[in-house]
Amino acid sequence: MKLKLARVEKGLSQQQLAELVGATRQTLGLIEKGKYNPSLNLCIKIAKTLDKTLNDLFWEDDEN
Amino acid sequence: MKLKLARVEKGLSQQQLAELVGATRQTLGLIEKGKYNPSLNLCIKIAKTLDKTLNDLFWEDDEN
DNA sequence: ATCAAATGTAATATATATATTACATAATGC
DNA sequence: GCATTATGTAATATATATATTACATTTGAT
Repeated sequence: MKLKLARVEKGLSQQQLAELVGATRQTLGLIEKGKYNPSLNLCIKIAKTLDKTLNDLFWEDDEN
Repeated sequence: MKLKLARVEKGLSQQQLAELVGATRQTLGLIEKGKYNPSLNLCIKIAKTLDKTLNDLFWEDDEN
């Protein structure tokens, strides 16, 4: 998943990113694993914190 | 909001778009009004149905 | 091999997105 | 004018994202 790559590129742990976006480590971990369906606001906070856009992290060009 | 513009450009009512994405008219109406925080999956379905991307509909370049 | 940090994961609780039903108003065509 | 379609909105119910707490496993450095 692109999220994990962007996070480690920034040198952040799940814990650190979670704190920066106001979520928990567990939530971040599950989102990275694709195990849940985060809210738009959380996606936006994550993207801004990692200096990415929604499309960068959460959009797949291919599939239909 | 950009969502409403994209929807009317496609000639769809809230009801029609809601059916296409598997949601209700009320949900679509509230999202258009910015009154709730939709899930990523719903945002993706909406974007694909309207031939747009996440950034097109849900990303603001400015703010910070 | 040991220690600490990072991550996985499970149980339960809480907040909130979303559905359902219903009624009201606005807009548009006839 | 009337009928119909689109939209706003409220009450309640349900599903699920997210938090909390806790313990296990992995990874990396020393």
